[in-house]
Amino acid sequence: MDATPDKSKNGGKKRRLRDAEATKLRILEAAKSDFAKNGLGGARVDVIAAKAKANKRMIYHYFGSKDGLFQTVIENAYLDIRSAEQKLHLDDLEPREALERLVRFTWQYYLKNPEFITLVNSENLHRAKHVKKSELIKTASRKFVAMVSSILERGVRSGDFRAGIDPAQLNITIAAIGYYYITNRFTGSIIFERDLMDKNALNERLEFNIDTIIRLVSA
Amino acid sequence: MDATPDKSKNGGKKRRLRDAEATKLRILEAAKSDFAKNGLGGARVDVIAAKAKANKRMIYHYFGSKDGLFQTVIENAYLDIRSAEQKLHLDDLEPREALERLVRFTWQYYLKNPEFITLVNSENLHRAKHVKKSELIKTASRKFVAMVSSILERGVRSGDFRAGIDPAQLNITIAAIGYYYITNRFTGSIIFERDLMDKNALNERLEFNIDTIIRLVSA
DNA sequence: CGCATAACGCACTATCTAGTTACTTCTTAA
DNA sequence: TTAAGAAGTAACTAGATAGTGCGTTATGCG
Repeated sequence: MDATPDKSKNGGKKRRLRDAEATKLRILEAAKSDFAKNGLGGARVDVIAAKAKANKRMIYHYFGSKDGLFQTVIENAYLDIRSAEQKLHLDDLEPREALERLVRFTWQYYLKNPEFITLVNSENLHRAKHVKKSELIKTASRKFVAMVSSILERGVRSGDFRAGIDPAQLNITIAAIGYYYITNRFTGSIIFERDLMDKNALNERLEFNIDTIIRLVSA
Repeated sequence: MDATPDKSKNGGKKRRLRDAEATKLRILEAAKSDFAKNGLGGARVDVIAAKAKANKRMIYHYFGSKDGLFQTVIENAYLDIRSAEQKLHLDDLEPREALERLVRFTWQYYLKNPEFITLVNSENLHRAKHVKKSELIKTASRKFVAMVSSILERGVRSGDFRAGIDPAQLNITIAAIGYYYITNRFTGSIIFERDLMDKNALNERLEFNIDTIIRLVSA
C-alpha cells in the first residue's frame, strides 16, 4: 500500500496530507492495541503516538488525556461487540439454535478479539469508571439483555427450555465460560499442562461450552 | 495493637527491633495489596515500601527486583488457594456433595480474596512469565487436578455422574462461572443494571452456579 | 487568490520511578 | 564482650512519562 498521501481518489475518499478522521482512527487503533497489551497503567502515550504515526500532541488535542483516550477505546470496544451480536438476528432462529449460535459467536468473538477481554479487565481494575460515564454502552447493553431474555421466553413457550431462568445469570454464564478460558490461557496452559490455544483444545472447549449451556437451560 | 517492638515475648516469638522474616512478610502483604489494586505495571515500589513500613532498599535486598517481588506474591497466592482446597478433604464426601462443596469453596475464596483474581489477571497480561518459572505452583496444580479427577471417577462409578467428562474442562468451568462474575463485577453491575455485589445477588449467583455444575455432570 | 482555521510538530517541563550507593545500627555466636 | 555480618536507612541517579506552549503548514471557503 502507498503510504504517501496525495489528492487522488482512494476508495471514494480523497486522500489528504492532513486528515483528522484518519488520524483519530490510527490513534484509536494504536491505543486499543497498547492498552490491551499493557493495561491502562502500563500503556505509554508516547508509544501509542509512535505506533499511530501521529504526534503525541494530537492525542491530547482529540482526546484530552490518557484517560479520555481510554474512555473512547473501551466505549468503541463495547459498541463493537454489541453491534455484532445484533447482527446475528437470533430472533429468526429456533430458541435452541439461537442460544447455540450465541455461545459460538461469543467464543469466536473473544478468540478473534482478545484485546476486548484485556480492555474489560483493565476497566474493572479501575472500577468501571469509564464505562459508568457512557450512555451509549448502557443503551446497547439493554438491547443485548433484552435479546437473550426474548430467546429464553420463546424457549419456555416452545417447551424447549425450563422456566425461571434469570436472563442475566444466563448471559453472565455464557460469557464466563468463554472469557475465563481465553483470558487465563497463559496460566491455564501451565496449570493443566496442555496448550489451551491448540486448535483441537479450542474446538473441544467450544463444544463443552455449548453442552454446558444447553444442559443448563433444557427443560 | 502495640507497634513498638521490644524484647518481651509475643505469641511465643521474641519481638525484635530487626526481624527479617517479619519485614519480608510486611513487604509481601503490601505488595499483594498494591499489585492487586494497580496491576504489575501500575503498582509502585515506593508505595509498597511505605505501606510495608519498610525501606525500599529492603525490597531489593530480599526480592531483587519489582518482578522478583511479583513472582513471590503470585507464587504465594497460588499456593494459598491450592492448600485451602486440599484442606476441604473432598475425598471423604459423596461425589455430588464433594463437587458442590468445591463450587461453594471456590466462590467464597474469590469473594474473600479478590486480590487473587486481580493478580492472576495481571499475570496473564504478562503471559504467565512468573508462574512459568515456579515448580511449586506446578506441583500444587497437579494435585488439584488429580483431586477433581478422583471426584469425577467416583461419581461415574456410583452412577451419579455421566462418563467422559474432561476433568480439566470441569475445573475450568467451575472456576470460570465464579471468577468472571467477581472480576467483572464493576462493568457487570452497569451492564445488568443491578448491584452484582448485593448480598442477595451473591447468594443467587452461588446457587445458580451450583445448579449449572450439577446439571453439567449429572448422568 | 488569500486568509482564517484546523492539523500538525518540536522541544520542553515537572514529576515520577526502578534501582543503587554508601552508610549506620542492631544481633548473635564464639 | 566483641567482632562480623545482617538489618535497616537516606539520599541519590538516570531515564521515563504525562502533559504543554508555541510555532509551522496544509486546507478549503469566500
